[in-house]
Amino acid sequence: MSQQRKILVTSALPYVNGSPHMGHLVEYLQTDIWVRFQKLRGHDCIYVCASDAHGTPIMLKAREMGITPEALTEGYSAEFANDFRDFGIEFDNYHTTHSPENEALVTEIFEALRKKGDIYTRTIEQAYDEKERMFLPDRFVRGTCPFCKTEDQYGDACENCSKTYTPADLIDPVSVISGTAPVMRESEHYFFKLSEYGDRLRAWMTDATLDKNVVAKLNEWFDAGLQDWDISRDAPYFGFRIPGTDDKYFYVWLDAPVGYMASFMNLCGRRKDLDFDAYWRPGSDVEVYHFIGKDIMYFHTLFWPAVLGGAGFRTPTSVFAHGFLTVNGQKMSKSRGTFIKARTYLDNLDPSFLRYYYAAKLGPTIEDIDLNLEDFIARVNSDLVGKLINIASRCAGFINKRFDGRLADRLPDENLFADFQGAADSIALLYERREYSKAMRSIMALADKANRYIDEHKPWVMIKDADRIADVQLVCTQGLNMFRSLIIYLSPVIPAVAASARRFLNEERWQWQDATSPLLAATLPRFEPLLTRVEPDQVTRMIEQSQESQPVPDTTADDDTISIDDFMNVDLRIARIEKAESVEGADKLLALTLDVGGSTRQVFAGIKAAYDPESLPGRHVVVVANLAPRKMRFGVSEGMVLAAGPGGEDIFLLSPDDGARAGMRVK
RNA sequence: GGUGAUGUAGCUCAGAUGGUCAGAGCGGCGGACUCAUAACCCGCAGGUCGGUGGUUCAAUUCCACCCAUCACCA
Repeated sequence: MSQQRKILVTSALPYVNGSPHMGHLVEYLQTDIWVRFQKLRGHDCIYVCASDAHGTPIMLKAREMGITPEALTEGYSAEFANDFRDFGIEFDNYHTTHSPENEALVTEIFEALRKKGDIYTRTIEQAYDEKERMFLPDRFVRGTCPFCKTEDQYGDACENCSKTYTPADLIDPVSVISGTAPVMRESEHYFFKLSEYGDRLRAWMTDATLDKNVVAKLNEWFDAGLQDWDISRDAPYFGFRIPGTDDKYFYVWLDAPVGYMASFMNLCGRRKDLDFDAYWRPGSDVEVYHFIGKDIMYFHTLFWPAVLGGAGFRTPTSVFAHGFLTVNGQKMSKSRGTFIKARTYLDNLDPSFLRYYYAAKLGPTIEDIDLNLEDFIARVNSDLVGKLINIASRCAGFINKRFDGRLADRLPDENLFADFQGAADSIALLYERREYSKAMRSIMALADKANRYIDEHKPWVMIKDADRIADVQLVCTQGLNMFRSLIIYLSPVIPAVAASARRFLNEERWQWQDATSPLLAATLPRFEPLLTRVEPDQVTRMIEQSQESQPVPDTTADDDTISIDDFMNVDLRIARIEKAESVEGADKLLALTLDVGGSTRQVFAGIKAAYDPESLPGRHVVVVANLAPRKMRFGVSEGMVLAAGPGGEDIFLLSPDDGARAGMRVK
């Protein structure tokens, strides 16, 4: 192997205003596989990431929920960290952009750019919400498209005719926050002189050996001409305040990529062998790679290298962009149940399956990949269990039972094993180039070869012939060694399965090159199944649990108990009844208007026979807050009020003790 | 609207500077086997390579236009 490389790898920072889902995982699994591969090859590879915690959407969501942005982002960050861990994504550090390291670095970069003359201010006009007293990003203004007249479109582009414009062009614009009409107001913004970085960016683009699609996109932007970049936002904003101002903040996209550096700096605080400057200053001998989605290429291939270079830092070695995830050929959809959260997957399926499936479909390009659930079941069962694990399973029995777990001291077919050894370099090259789908294909072709070998030598026939019993040990030793090489090649993709296999083979640790030298004369423990097949039911259940418009299916049929997680899926809240009125035409229903802490919603409850509407306002009840809204003849019911009793006049609403307030979670 | 990418057997995907380039895996069908997590092995697939024109002796592979899907437009 060539000499040891020093590599720093990042995945894009997840924006923590929601839970991680299957789409997120494409990127983190792609990156994790690459990092694990580099480590297996003996390289010094560090993988850092962080939560992207700033910006308007997070600020507003926190406000809506009545909590601080810090609390909001910490909650989601914990979810991301847990889900990443459970999918076997192994960061060397996971940090946040809302950190002292990041603030220090952003400030340093800003000051360096300003000193250099790359920062200036200019007054711009922007939509302003007078009621909320804040400037509105384009996405927070909606109105009628000035071109095709479609109503309720975003302030930057029309979803119907896909023309672009500014919020000022909209007919009857409305702030999505207050519902009032925004006005145009002037504000002073800070700009970064990106326009002066064209030559340096073109040079960087050549050095970085980017994917041809990325280059095409970059050229498109160069041809259009680089515009200076607006890097400030006005208060109120959740982010870092610009030094020397009272009400100006750094735009989230300025501080987000700096979060890569901040996370690494934070790691340096724990790992004294790491020197921040050796990684991030010009002349560094470290390779730095950013894995990103194709939607954020702009920020990583233009702004980011320019900002780094301008502020006196090294630029990334390269940027690797991937495509998006579709499920069953379509965009993920909550109503179809294909908007699958990472946690929902984990509740039903083994993460190794998804890791393998994504690897089997991923290449180095920005093409989208499809998670086809039928294909998923067939693929992982056939490849992983039927072909790969099966090799070990069919050989291990003989070795365990007939040879006391003892492998032979030689291979009967060195030539065949040479095929497996010889594949090491080509498979490694495929991993290096992120050609995972091709790597998986060549590994599975070898697995077919191994199964064919066992089929041809028929150990189950030989075992009945006293003269040929020794040959059975040889054939199975050959088989298990072929399995061993393959599982080493696959270990970046399915590390958990590989670890079990390694324990079965009684070895301490593996490096890539171990795949090329056979394991002989070793004693093995009893073989245990390394992976069990996916049952279609598991996938069905996962979809059902992801389907928002459907009630959660009754799983008590096969199991009387539920897990704490199942229970926590039910969002029970204290609600205060604001209003209760009879529903015309319905003899059992009352229409309740509930305050669930900051927001109100309408719920229909079948309690008319037991309660007088006049007596209800003011009292507190318990409501299922995350029940999918249900359209009824009289309107939409957005939840369910809990009550006990058989019905009719015998219905008893649940009430909390004094002190409970609307919006409190019940658990 | 502009720009880029994608569109190949039921499904997921390979493929070539234009001429054995019409392929693999899965599914399906037939057979064999019984060591193995009903796994594995052998055989069978006739899909106008999104559509329409054009260039050429020859195009799925080049060009133009059109349609569909995805992304970006700071």
